[in-house]
Amino acid sequence: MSILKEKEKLSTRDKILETAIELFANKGFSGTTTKEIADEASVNEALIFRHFSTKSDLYAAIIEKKIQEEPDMLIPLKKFNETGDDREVFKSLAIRMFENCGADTTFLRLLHFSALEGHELSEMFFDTYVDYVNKLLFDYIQTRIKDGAFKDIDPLLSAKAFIGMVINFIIVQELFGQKKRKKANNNQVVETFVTLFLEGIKK
Amino acid sequence: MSILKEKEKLSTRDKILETAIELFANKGFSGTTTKEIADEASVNEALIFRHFSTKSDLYAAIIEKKIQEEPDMLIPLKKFNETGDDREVFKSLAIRMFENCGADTTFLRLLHFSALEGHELSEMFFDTYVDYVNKLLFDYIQTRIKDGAFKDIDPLLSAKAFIGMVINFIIVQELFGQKKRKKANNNQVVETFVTLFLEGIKK
DNA sequence: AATTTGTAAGTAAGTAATTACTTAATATGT
DNA sequence: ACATATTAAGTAATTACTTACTTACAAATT
Repeated sequence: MSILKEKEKLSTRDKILETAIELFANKGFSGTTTKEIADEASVNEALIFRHFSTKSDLYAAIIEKKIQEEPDMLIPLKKFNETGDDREVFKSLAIRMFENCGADTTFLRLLHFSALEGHELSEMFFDTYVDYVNKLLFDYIQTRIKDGAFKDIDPLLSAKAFIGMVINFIIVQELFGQKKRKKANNNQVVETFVTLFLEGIKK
Repeated sequence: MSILKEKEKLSTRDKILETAIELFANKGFSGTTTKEIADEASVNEALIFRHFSTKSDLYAAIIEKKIQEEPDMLIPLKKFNETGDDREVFKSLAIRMFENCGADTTFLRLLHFSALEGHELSEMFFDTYVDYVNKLLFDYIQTRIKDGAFKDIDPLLSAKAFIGMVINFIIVQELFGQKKRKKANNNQVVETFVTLFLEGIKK
């Protein structure tokens, strides 16, 4: 039942943080109580308030942690400008999205809760991450248009179109996904989406 | 400040329902208190429990109401099988999605909260609505493949690809959308998405 | 070496406010 | 006169957060 197997090795502060991340991701900010966090982390409730002066402060610390963790998701994307194989570029982007969001729903749920509950995680995520990926794809598409390889289409909108069809598939599967529904073969999904998109944008 | 201008004309039960919909959509189930609903609806809190025996029952009533309201979105889609103009079919579908989700975020927020908080609205919505739209598009695409007009591509995946790029655009704009961000010209978005998709799927 | 001091970790028991929900009495309309 | 609508005032449980106290352990002072 315990969320964290290695909990004993962590500092009290980290035990609280890790447990709070799980609980906030599962039940949202107002759906999670500090007593719940304390019990699940096997820590006295008062210790939460020794480390984080309010429940909101704890949430803010989580946001900071998550925002700092995410940028390394970006590093592998930088090879965009190096390779010339369009199919490989879009495939690797889609696969990475499946790997990062599909493997662990925690961040996806945290992000959606924060958007709905009006915390700042989603805003910061869009500012530091989504915009950056959009820009990367935008630049790539724009370059390929100038190369004469792609049609003269709006580069930002087409970037959003590709990301949208992949991300929405993942969200439906992971966030709204009923267990009953048969899970699709992700490789085939990626192949189909990339083919569809490239056939649409290539000259 | 009052959410409902015509509140006075409604029955007590409807006042409670309408106000609860707004509040649950804005703050989620556990983020909304029954006292808050009562105050906002200008109704004594005890009346909530005369009409709905628990807070969860009130939520269930909302779900039922919302599920019953939505299907009229589907009617205009039925002309799918009648028209032969591919561009018009996908354009009208996209425009309808923009109109229904973009105009009023309430349902979109309610749906996302229900998915995250584990209520049954999102499940019912997928069962009665999303699956149906998917099926409609699936049938249309399959027919057009048999016509020899579309490539021999997975009809369900391509249906989800089109819906995904439109829906994700709307969700980013409406749910995660910061006010600061410039709102796109929806007509141009639809045109670009439809062109991209059709160029990709047409033989 | 022995003792004091300082600091962080930990806890049990509490706080006032708020929660979903109830009760019992009163007002209202037919 | 009778049922229904509405209310004020409650309930016990839970909420985020505090208080006052104890333990642990290492550095500083004697």
